[in-house]
Amino acid sequence: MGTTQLESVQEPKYWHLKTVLSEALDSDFAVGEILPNERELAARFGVARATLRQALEQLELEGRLQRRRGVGTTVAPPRLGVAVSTAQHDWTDGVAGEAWQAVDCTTAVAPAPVVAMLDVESDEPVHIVRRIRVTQGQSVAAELLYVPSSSVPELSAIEGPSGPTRARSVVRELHRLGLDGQDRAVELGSARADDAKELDRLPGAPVLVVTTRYLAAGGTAAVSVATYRADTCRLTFGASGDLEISHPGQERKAS
Amino acid sequence: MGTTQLESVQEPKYWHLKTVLSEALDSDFAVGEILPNERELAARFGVARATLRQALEQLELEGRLQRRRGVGTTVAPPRLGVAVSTAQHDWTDGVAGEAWQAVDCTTAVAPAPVVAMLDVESDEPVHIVRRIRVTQGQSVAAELLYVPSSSVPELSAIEGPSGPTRARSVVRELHRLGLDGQDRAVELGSARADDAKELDRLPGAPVLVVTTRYLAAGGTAAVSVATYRADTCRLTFGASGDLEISHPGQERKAS
DNA sequence: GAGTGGTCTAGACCACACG
DNA sequence: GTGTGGTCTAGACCACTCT
Repeated sequence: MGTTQLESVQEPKYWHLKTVLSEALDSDFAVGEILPNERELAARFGVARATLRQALEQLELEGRLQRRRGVGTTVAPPRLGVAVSTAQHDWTDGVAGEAWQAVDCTTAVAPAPVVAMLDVESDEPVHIVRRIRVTQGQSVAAELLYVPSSSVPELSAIEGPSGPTRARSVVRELHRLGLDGQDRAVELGSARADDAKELDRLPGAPVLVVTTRYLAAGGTAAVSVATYRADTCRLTFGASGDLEISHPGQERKAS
Repeated sequence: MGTTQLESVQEPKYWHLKTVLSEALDSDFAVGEILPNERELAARFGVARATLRQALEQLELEGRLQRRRGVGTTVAPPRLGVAVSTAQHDWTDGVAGEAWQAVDCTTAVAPAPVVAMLDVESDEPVHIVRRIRVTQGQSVAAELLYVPSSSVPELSAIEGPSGPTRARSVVRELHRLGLDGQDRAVELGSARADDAKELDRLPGAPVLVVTTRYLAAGGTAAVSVATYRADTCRLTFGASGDLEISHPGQERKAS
């Protein structure tokens, strides 16, 4: 073997590119600043646009960049810390603030995985409440809350079968029930078309799916499937407050 | 405008492809079964290989597929439920079982974000313990545990400054300290080269990064940064056991 | 060596935002 | 209209695994 390996383990171009760009972001750019467009960046680094895009995609996945069609690529602010396990999970509803905002309510059969967690027959319709979570002015999560009729027996039938008014009623009744606890699971997913629209992202965007099972009186009172924007959110759990774990310095240093 | 829009809102090909493939996976394939190779699939659907790959990437992200270079694409089993908030976070160490496995220990300065959470000077070296989490025979997570010297004052200096023996010592001392509680945060990231190797994935693979701050005596006793394979793991929190929230049927039905 | 997925190229056209 | 990112193509070559 006469050839000494000059580059012992040649890493992919896009990976190296990502590293270079990441360092440039740290040193030469402020939050909110817009980068040169993809065609120019590709030319500048001497790679095909597709390769450059592969690097940008990684950085966006890591929450370093934000890309918007027709606009450009900007340096993203540090991820928002979003509390997920605050004692009562915020049953309060409000147009502003840190709470969930009930949007709509329909009645339909839940999808199979949800039915498996609820104590209902597979063909029994349940209330499906749609909620949005807005934190610091940004839509960070879209939720579908599945509530069997049996969990909200007092629900008045006067209000129509759908709409935000009924949505709030269902949530209120569920809260009134008193909950014993909850199980949670977090996994990676991609935004469905409807969620993507609420979150102002393209379909397929990476999201953190938080599945919560609310327990009451020894059974499952409701199931929530909430999808959080994975690019902009950091889900926080535990006793301490929202901003306890946060990156140092540079809190919005864009001029 | 004479042209009636036949396809009102034409969705991207890769998105439609993903849907078609997803349904095919549900109906025509068993867990573990291998799919036709990418070139054939692309030809079969009449798209370029890159487009087909975009669909496969999405499905892999969602945990439906598993791809291995040189081998092929297989149907993935349902995601593994991995408990993250069991009372003591498993300080037990074992080669087998559901626990963390201490691999190594070095002493170095922690990266800036970690330093910000620890109560140490920015240039003060800390113990860095490397651990692997193996669940049901699979490596699901790689962790770096940062422990300031002040948190483990009883640590004997006899053992060398690195190696698995010292790693276990640090963990044992930390456990002996008694912990008051912990803060956690979950976010999306991409695997660094070293983590990727431990997790048997390529660098850049999507991971769930769990940052935990261990509290003791009013301060931060240690910080853990654990990266879980996002494709195969579902992180579970809460009182109930590991497998409480799980998809119905088909637990390993591959013949 | 044969076959697989992973990387990369150099184009083209499309959908969207903004002035 | 102009400029941006998003989608798509038809190739090529590389790294890896298995036999």
